[in-house]
Amino acid sequence: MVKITDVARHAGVAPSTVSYALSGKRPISAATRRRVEESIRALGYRPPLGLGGAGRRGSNVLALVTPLRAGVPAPAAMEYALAAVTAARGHDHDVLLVVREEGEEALRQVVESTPADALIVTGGQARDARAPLLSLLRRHGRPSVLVGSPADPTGLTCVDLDHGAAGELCVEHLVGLGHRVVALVGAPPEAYLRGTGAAQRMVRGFTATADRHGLSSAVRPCPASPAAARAVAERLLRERPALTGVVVHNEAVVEPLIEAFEALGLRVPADLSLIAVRPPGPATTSRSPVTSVDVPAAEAGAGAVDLLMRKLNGAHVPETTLLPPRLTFRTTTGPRATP
Amino acid sequence: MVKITDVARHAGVAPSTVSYALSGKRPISAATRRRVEESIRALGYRPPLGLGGAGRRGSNVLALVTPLRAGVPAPAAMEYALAAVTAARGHDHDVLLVVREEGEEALRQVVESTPADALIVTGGQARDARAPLLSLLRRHGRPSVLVGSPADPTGLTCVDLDHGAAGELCVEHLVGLGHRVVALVGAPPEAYLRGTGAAQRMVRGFTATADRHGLSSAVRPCPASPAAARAVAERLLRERPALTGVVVHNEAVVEPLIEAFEALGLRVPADLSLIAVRPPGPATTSRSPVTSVDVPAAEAGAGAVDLLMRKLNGAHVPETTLLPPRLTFRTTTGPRATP
DNA sequence: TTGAAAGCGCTAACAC
DNA sequence: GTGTTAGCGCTTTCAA
Repeated sequence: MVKITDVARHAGVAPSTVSYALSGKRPISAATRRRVEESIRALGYRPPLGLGGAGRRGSNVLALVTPLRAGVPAPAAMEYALAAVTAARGHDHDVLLVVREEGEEALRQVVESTPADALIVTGGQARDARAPLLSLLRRHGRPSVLVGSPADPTGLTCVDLDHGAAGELCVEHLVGLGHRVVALVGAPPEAYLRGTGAAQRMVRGFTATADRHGLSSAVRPCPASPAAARAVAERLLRERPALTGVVVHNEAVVEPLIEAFEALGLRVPADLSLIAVRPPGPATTSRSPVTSVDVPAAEAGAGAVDLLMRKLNGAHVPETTLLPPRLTFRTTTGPRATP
Repeated sequence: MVKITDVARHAGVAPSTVSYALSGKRPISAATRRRVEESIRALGYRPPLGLGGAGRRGSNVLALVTPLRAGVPAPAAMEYALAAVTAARGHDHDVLLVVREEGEEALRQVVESTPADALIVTGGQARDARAPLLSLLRRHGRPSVLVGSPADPTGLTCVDLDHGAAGELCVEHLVGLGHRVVALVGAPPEAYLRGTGAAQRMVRGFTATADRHGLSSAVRPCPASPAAARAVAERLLRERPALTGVVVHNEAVVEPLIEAFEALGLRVPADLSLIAVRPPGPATTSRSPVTSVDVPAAEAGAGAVDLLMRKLNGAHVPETTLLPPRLTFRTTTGPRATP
């Protein structure tokens, strides 16, 4: 394996000069730089990929950290990874997939000792488990980007779907189809206890747009279980018999909710239109073709890498980057049946 | 950041002792081990994740190397990655996604300088570009596993779908549906010029099984273009007007072939049954529900990691591991129409 | 603008 | 079974 000293000898300069030529951490005369570059090419030297090593250095590796619940990596994480890898390639970086159980200790280790230049952290589902990680990221020196919307983004850099705009988009879609009575089945109640965040922005976008169009609207938090979905569906229909449009902002209950409504005698989309807002993943392309606004994995992954690169270059980046929603019209929404 | 010398001091032992306690590369007395472990806990020392570093050490990182054509990571690679990450987690390893353009130089660098403990190499599509890489792997010290079937697996460790069994399975499926005249539309002609390999094994399995059942069978290589697909379809029908069962062993022409047959007036599956044998990926779960035998990504990824771990532990592993095929019955096969 | 030399944190020979 | 010590390849002082 050809090393930096080989290059130095070949170019007739000191090893440190090669090092600096490589890192750009101090000015090098054009002539020397050229000679060094030539030797590098001649010998085929390649800066050791992804090491941490002795003299802490750029490793050209981005860590994609995914906390997870059960031990099984979420497909959504892979969508981000795909996008991140593609984007990272363009900046001559590789991606280290770091998958860890949720919980402070395991993640602390990663954040502190990974050799990566920078970190992308995708959303841990359990909000409580995520809090310590966030404070870690805030404190820590290494550039990082969070995919998702924490309750308090201060001091962090975040990329996420613009949930407010998503709420608006969903309502506009329903309005366009003639619906006049709509409901939002939202995140579990806990999500609303915190400050700002995806859940709240969604509610605001949804409600404001419904009001603007003079719709009758309702918002119902919903725990992530089929039983809860059934309960919500029943109550909703009892209280709003004229309901024909539903937005589901809770990945776990999309299917259960559809089943619940159908069990209650409504056909989807003939009697009831339904839109899901959810993370990317195979579900997105799966058999059940639900009209949906998906968190745009490609944009999120690419955006995260982009922000990271800018941070690595010392640039200032916005605290929160919101990605515009896109609605994919599939088979669960349709025009309101004329009574 | 707390380092190994801190632990050593705190435990009252030499740094090397801590190192050895960590790596298990030499016996440590129970007492010392306990003290070291206590100090580690007390100080919160964490072995630097995934470094390559000075004194070449276990990095707890597996590199998943994916050569690619266009610069866009193949979804199939992500399927492998998902499986590999899951499996690697079980062995306390992370996965470094290394995506490079095909071609000797770029890959050589990776193989030689990546800090990973071991390598998983997924199939480069261009067989010519892959050859130099293979010889590199053979020579190189680091344990590696190739996902796919090279022409000559000598000296390598490979995991792949058992294409012979897949051919057999496809024919059995068609026979079960009553088909008597079948064809295999195979890989591009170049693939057959080499020695053994996926293409050949498929042909053998297909032909042998067809013969055993007394079917009329034909094998047609097919370049990877829609035009070629149309040409093959036409010729096939001209030469075998009674053809009702087709196995496609060429990812690129599955859809074109279906279209070609339909353009020739055959309905799928009413008049013609078609099975695809292909790599995993979104295509697998996509809108077009083609009956297929897919390379099992999960098994391949997990199997590769498993083999790697055994190699890392000094165990001897078989040169080639063939994964049993599984056929997913979807909408492109059906019973032969009774004339 | 560059070299020489002193580490970086860790591992692996080599002692005892 | 353990401590000593010499590196590993690279970065970063410090001097020039």
